[in-house]
Amino acid sequence: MANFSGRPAYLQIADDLRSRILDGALRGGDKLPTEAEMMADYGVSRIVVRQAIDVIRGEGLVVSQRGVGVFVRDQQPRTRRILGDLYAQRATGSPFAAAARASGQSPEWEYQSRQTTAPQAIAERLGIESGADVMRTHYRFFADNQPVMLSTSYESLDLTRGTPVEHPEAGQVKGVVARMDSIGVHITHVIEDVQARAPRPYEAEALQVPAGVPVLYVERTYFEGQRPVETADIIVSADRYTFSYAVPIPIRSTNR
Amino acid sequence: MANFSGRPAYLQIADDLRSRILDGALRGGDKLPTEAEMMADYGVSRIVVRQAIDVIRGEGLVVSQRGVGVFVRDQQPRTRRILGDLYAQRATGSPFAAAARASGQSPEWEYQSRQTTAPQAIAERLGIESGADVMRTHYRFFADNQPVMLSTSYESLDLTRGTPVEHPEAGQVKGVVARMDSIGVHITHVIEDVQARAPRPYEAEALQVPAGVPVLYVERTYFEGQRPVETADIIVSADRYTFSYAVPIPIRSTNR
DNA sequence: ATAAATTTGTTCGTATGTATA
DNA sequence: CTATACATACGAACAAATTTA
Repeated sequence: MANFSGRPAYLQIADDLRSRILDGALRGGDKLPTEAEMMADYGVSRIVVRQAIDVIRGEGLVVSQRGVGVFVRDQQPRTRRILGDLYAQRATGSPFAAAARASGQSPEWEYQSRQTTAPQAIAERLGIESGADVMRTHYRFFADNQPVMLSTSYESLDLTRGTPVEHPEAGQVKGVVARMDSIGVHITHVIEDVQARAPRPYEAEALQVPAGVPVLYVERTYFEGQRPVETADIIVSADRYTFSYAVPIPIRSTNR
Repeated sequence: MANFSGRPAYLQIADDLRSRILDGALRGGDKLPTEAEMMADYGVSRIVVRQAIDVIRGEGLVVSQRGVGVFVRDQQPRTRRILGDLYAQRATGSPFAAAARASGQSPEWEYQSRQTTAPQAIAERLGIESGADVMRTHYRFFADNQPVMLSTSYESLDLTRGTPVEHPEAGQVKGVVARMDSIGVHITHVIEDVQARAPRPYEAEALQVPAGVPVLYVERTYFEGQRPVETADIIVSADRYTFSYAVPIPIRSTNR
């Protein structure tokens, strides 16, 4: 490969492939040239071609299939999970199920509850002492039989002990808001802290996150006034979800 | 390296390094063994060691410095950008500046406005005809003289033409809510669609996103009732920001 | 149903370049 | 200036998965 600039060959090839993808010359599902073809086209060794592919795979633009080829990833439609639906009645189901059904998927889930003690970070979020008793529930959510969301929920047992909802999801299935309503705890608002990062290996495995795709990581806490009621960590593959928030803007009382 | 399982050597080494980092045996800022040391330690060739490092660098766990070594990335505190601050007065400044100041940073920004026509996607978000006149403004936001947020904002010129706020940010600096207030458009709510993905090269360059770190990508639209008023694309490095949303839960009127 | 060809994945060796201490 | 350490790049071989003959 004629190397006029000082830029490494593998980056120039990555640039070329990337622009062909982003410009639309290569579309979702299209097959890239084979490594052998690119070696000839660009006049470089195999290691350079593979490094170039590594780069754009790390950007989530292509996926490799051993024995077959490298393909442009096509944008699947994202499930839109909406919080703060305007004009909505009080939520009675889980936000997950609503989002899945709105996307024409059939939602299902597994869960596993266990009483344990609150780690430092969770205790702070729930406003309780570190080490206090909590109910921890791991959820795995499925859409069309594919796992799409992982969640770990914590509730202080001071709140639910001895009530019909001490064990989440026991009996009928409803969301946190409705469950808490049923024991006289009336949730007023929810705070979600949204972050993104590369998946941990078990997350990539569990959620089938393709290489180069990050996860959305959400810390959610439900409140009754100033008092935290439930908190959860939520993880989804970023190429499957859009998290949508509708937030009211308060009306200014004075016109300074 | 003794390879009992069928798992490739570079993945086993990556697993080992990853667990040493996540377990805390290697902490932020610590230097990994050199490639030569790892070749001896694990009994593999250099290419295997480098592939292992490539893996954990792609996960955002380490950064390489040529001529120096490979170091564990340390978690810098994230700026928390809050939307829906409860008990807040009507916003008069930009959410960006508020978040920066709350983190003890000094916010600044550059912008460039230009009249253009609405592309398809923007027209849909603004509820106008594709090709209609819009004012487009590119922003680059800085905290402590480092670029930390990119934004592209669109407003329909049908709304602002001939008003004092036709050019965003001309004159005094205030947020969209206050600007629109001043021409009698009273924003009622904002919708933010949050996604994450690997950065484009120019984004990684502009925002100094380290390898293995995704970006948060937000489509924000301000509304006056049902009518969209302004929409913007917002991009930040995911290792610098937490986006926080406080969403009220409506009170159920009927107890079915 | 088998064998051969194709294609990507893993791993070795070697050499040279570039940035830092 | 020299040694160290990571970056780029050549060639070669075999493995594993898939497709084709």
